[in-house]
Amino acid sequence: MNMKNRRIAHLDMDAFYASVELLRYPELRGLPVVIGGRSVHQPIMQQNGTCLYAKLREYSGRGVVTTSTYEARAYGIFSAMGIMQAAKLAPDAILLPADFDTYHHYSRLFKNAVANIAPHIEDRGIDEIYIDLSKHPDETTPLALRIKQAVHETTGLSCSIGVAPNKLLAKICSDLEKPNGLTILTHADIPHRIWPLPVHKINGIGPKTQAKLADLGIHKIGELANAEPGLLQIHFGQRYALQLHHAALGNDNRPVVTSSEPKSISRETTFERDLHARQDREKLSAIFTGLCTHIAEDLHHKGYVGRTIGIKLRYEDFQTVTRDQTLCTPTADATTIRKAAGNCLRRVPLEQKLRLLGVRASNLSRADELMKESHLFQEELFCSR
DNA sequence: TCTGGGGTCCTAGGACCC
DNA sequence: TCTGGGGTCCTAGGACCC
Repeated sequence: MNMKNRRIAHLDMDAFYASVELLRYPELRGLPVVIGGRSVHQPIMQQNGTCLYAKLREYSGRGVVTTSTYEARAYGIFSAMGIMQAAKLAPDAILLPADFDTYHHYSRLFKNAVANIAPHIEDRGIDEIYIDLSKHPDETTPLALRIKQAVHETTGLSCSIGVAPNKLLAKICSDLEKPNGLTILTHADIPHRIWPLPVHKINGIGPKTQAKLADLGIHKIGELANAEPGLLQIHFGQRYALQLHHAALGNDNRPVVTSSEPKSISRETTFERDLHARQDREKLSAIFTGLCTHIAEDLHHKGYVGRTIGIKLRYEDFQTVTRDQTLCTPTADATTIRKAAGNCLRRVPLEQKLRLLGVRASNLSRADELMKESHLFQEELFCSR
């Protein structure tokens, strides 16, 4: 495939979780609504048939905003913001708890709808996909409109699509005319449509890189495109500097990857209040064992075994540490995971209170394929554990 | 009253082997 | 006997994404 002639679409559902909730509670349409929080704040059905919704001002605790409607975003409320902070901006905004089972259901619906039209799809999480349209016989604009329509008919939800010669540009341009947008971009459009944008619009440039670039006087993608390659190399290393420069020029030859295997499976929890390894020993121990049991269930359910077991701790000052241990034999067994995770826990300082505890299995292999591999027998002979 | 949960990828140092 | 080079695996941390 000639890289120059690719047609890559990025499809992003508009305010996905919030929009799914509006299907369920249509009377909330047009209001600032926030999805998130940890405690239960389900709407309560009243005698007269109307719903009583929780408001941001009534919330207390450690939750963050998962998504918000565009009306809530107008107040400056965005994903990952603390709910308490959001409550200051819009105390009367409606707060709904996240319902991931339902979101996953709608995720499957919209992906199936797209696949019926254009099956070359890369999954990028619950609410977005890349689609390689290069070999599709239809013209780009009618094709993209057909996809949008199919998504809407199947789910009742709107999405935004960007079509460009590569994934990087497609991702940027799906965001340009949100919500319910369709943006088609060619290389010729890069100077006037891409270069004026701030550098963080490039997927992979986060807050840290953005700040470092700002220190160098680089704020816009066009400035990054014109930056002295030597200057970038000094501050970002050879590899990353080159990547940044290529991205700013709109070059990207990554393929659309239609299938992949998971690399790790993890569970973690932030406590309602900070806990201490000694004073709250029993409580912590129960949570720890629960996490290990969850991991074992997840592994069984998905058909994987993990050879590396790790833990993650977050102290009250938000410092985060990890420890891991690689076993001789991969496992999906709760007791084995608990034992390995316990070993990891012993290698970490526990003077400070904890706010988060997590367990991870990585180094995964498929449980069924593992059965066939006899050489693991031999390894066991040489391993002490 | 800051800061969730589930992931991926990259870097870098040390152990160990040939 | 003062010092190589390549390769793999393991571990820890950090940036980033949805």
